[in-house]
Amino acid sequence: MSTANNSASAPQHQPPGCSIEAALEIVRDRWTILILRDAFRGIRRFDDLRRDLEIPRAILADRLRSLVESGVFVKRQYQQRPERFEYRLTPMGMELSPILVSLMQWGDRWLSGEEGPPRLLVHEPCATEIDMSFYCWTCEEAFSPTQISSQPGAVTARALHSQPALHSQPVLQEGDLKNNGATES
Amino acid sequence: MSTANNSASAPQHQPPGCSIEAALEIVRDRWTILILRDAFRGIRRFDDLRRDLEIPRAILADRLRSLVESGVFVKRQYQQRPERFEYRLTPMGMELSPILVSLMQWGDRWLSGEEGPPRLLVHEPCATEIDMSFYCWTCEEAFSPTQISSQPGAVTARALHSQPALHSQPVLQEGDLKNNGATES
DNA sequence: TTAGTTGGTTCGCAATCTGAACCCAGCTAC
DNA sequence: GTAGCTGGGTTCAGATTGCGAACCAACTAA
Repeated sequence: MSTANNSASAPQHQPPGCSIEAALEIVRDRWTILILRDAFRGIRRFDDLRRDLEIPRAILADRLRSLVESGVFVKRQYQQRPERFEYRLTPMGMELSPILVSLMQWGDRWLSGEEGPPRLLVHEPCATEIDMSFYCWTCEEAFSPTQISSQPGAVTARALHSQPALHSQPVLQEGDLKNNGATES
Repeated sequence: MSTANNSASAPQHQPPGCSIEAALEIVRDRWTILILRDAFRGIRRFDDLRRDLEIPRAILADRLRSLVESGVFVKRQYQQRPERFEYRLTPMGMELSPILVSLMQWGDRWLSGEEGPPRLLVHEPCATEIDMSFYCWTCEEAFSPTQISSQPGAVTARALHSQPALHSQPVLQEGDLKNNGATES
């Protein structure tokens, strides 16, 4: 505030592109995410998913169909004669793991009881706990979400001057905020 | 694996604890996530959110109420006389950022058109693009989701032997998979 | 022949979402 | 002093979606 615009009421409704919105059209709801979680655990078959999640059959069929359609799963026949299928993560699907991991870690940190997190994720070779904090390969250091800023993106201009915007804002402290709000104009 | 069980149908329905499920009870749906996205962009007021998201008032009121209840937002009066309120992220809420960032990055990578991602997130001090891949502080290297494994967690046992399970599985390659399926028993 | 397995679809009822209308307090302009 | 706006809601009827239970189809095993 203080100065000019920064009205906080963005004029556009980002019609061409908010990647979060785009991703949410595929990662639709709770069930979809739980199906993905199970997929990462190696559960691949309709009935196993149904049993494990206690999900209504119609919903499961629908979600699997739409995940296949969007390229997150491939449906593969694993047996003929009684035709049987399984659903496997594609590379596109595999790369959803940071989303699941960050959900899990947030749940661990803020929602797990006194006994601590139910499960730990570790780097397999060395068994070190996974840390999802942000890491900068230029500065060679980890940093917090308050140090994130956003650039117009798209096409060329990569490592140009960062135009503070969109994300960020150390809302943690009361009134004072770096004010990255002034997005456009 | 290979040997006995590996039934892929987990006996329990993790009643005490899957942190992903726990997190999903708070991060309920698409609208909640979009509200959070806007919060990170600095939009804090009912009407600004409503306008920006074009969200039905009743839904917005409900989601804000539940986010306050769960501790993600605080409701603060920013003006008396006409009493007016705003919703601010708590530290708990701020730490949801990795979830949003990973959604955004996945969307950028897999869903953005030819023109590339609509916006880039950068490390503010140096303007380097953010990389959410996993980093191990012991091995001092980045690693892929296929190298994630999970341990029983809870309480004590930290850096013990990693018991492959839950997460992971290089589903990327066809038939052969390390098969970490055998979770419990 | 009967039962069981796997992967679904169909159906009717319940819960949820949605847009539009309404409410209220306190301005502000006329 | 009243009409109209703003901010932050609530209420309501109708559409959409979720849900459990039942059913189906193709096969196998006893």
